[in-house]
Amino acid sequence: MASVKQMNRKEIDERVKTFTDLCRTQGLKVTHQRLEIYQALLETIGHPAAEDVYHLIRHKLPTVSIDTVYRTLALFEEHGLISRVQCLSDKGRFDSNVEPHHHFICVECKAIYDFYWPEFDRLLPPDSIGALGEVRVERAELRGVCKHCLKARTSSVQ
Amino acid sequence: MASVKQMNRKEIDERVKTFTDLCRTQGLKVTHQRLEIYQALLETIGHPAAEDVYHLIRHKLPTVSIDTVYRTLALFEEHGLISRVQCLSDKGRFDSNVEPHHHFICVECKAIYDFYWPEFDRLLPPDSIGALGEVRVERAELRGVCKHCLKARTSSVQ
DNA sequence: TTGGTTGCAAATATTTTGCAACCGG
DNA sequence: CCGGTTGCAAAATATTTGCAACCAA
Repeated sequence: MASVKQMNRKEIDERVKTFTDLCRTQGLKVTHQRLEIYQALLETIGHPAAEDVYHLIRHKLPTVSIDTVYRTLALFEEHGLISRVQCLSDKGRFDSNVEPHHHFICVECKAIYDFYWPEFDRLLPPDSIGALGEVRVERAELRGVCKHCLKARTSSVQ
Repeated sequence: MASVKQMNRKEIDERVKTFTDLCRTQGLKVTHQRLEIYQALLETIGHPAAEDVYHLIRHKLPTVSIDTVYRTLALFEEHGLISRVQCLSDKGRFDSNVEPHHHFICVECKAIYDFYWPEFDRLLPPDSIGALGEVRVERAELRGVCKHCLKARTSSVQ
């Protein structure tokens, strides 16, 4: 995975400062490990996996452990300091529908519903994509709460 | 995860027949396990995980093993008989960008690039979504080959 | 018959957790 | 000092693989 710088030193220092302030505000201790992990994310495009971050910071923190990286990334995400890309939970999910379609994902029960969206299909990718690469597949992913879970909600506590 | 029927018996039988023919055409043996696994996918909306399929078919095939389910689903996918939803590989991936944005994913190096797409953001979900649930987040996911990998290609074999 | 397929068990990969030592505020 | 944080090791979860027995064609 590409590991190119996405911002200059000044911008990075600025965001690290903001990050430090946010940690203090939220009662999170600002440790060496956390600073390095956050900086590794700032300095890398391509969305590194936990393992990637682990290797990136071992230059500066040779004794850091992989579970600290996992715990720290999860903590940052809970506090809205970073974002995580992951379909759902962790498992692969399968579908008998092999036609092009889009997905509506229920954030509560994790069900994935197929739907069609001709207006989206007619849309052209933005010009900015040209700088990134060649597009082959375009898909929309909507997230929300499915009918089933909405009903379960009103019929219980409220 | 919801496990509601998505088509009637007649439609299912029809698709199982097509599936059987496709298997024969492609030199795949039509075993009980494969038929049950395929039918389980047809009969379930919400995109079941391998484990879900395993439990669904154990009623009819009590001795089936989970690794057969994994192997069979992978085989079906390779042959274009079903589709798999999975971000990439398997790992969680992280990003310091917490603003709303979209993703361009390189199918070769698996890098995820952020981009912005105001035209998409202005689009309203299709009416058909109303029958599924309430939408909270809308995201586009484009897949293709990134500049870096395109360059690597031309500079090697060709 | 026979090569593709299955079931079992063990291995791998990813992520999580219990716990004592540690250190930031 | 003290409670949140870390590192270690072991556990938990998801998925893959080697291999002998099996069965669809």
